[in-house]
Amino acid sequence: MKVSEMARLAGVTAETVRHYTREALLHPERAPENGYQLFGQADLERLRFIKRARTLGFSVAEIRDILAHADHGDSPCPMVRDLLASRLPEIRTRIQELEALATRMEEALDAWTEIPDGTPDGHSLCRLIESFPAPLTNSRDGHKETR
Amino acid sequence: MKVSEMARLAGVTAETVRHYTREALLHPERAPENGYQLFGQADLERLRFIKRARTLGFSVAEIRDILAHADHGDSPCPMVRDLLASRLPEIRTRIQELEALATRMEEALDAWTEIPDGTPDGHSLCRLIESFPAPLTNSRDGHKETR
DNA sequence: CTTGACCTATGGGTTACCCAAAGGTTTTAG
DNA sequence: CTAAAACCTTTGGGTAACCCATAGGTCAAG
Repeated sequence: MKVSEMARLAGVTAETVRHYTREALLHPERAPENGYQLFGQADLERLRFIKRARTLGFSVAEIRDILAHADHGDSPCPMVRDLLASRLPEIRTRIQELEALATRMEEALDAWTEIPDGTPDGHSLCRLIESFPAPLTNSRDGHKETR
Repeated sequence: MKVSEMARLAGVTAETVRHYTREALLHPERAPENGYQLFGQADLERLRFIKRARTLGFSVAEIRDILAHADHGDSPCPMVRDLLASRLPEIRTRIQELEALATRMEEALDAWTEIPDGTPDGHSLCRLIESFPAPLTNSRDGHKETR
């Protein structure tokens, strides 16, 4: 099958399939005639695996490593477990941050009824943002969240 | 004050201050002698405002618009309220997704005790990922989440 | 045989910064 | 006073995971 069919069957875009191929997660054959990428059933399952792994929070680079191990005959399971275990607290932290964010936003919207709209006192930009506590320490995290 | 002092007082990096200046969120004076950027107290408050707004989930572009309105004498409050109201459900959705993700990861780690580690049956890449339900529909969102 | 639907590769855009390099300035210590 | 440390400048490239536009080749159908 060709790129678009792969994409359709796995529920991703054709561009994503090409992207994964460029990133060496997929290794399609090439039709010698026209240079088209040709995928088999195994590739489709591989793509579905990739999609599940992405949903689980793995980066493309990590999945490439996992697949490389598996292709090499090694069990990637210990690696996967370690990655899972190290990601989990980060995700929990991220959830906490987002919940705090949502709460702050809701408080802001609720408080709006008490503050009239057209109160541009020239210097005060927007009370509703200004009244939020400034985060005193800036939590730099040195790690990127996916998606 | 110069860049580094601004950054220190607001709790961001000097690079971030330069970034905001490049993005026209800050408009420092220039010392004609050496070309250094000079910020005043108002700039510091502006930077703190930016930081709070970022924490609230606004993008740099949005904050630029908000500040432009305010600089123009308009009240940015209605704009801020609308942005807040439209972001909120997205954030709630994102929280749901992350919680589902965390739950799946915990299930995976729990289930591990029942699946022996070294079971590379050649074709099955990693049971723990493969056994996860494939997301049937791919929810393309057309909107980027910050951070 | 000409659409229209598909394929290819290349290169640029997105977001919010971070980092390195090369070179000028200012402060500080000896 | 001077040399080194510490800061400043701009430029340009990198990050993650794609998306999109362009230009041009290919293929199935009417």
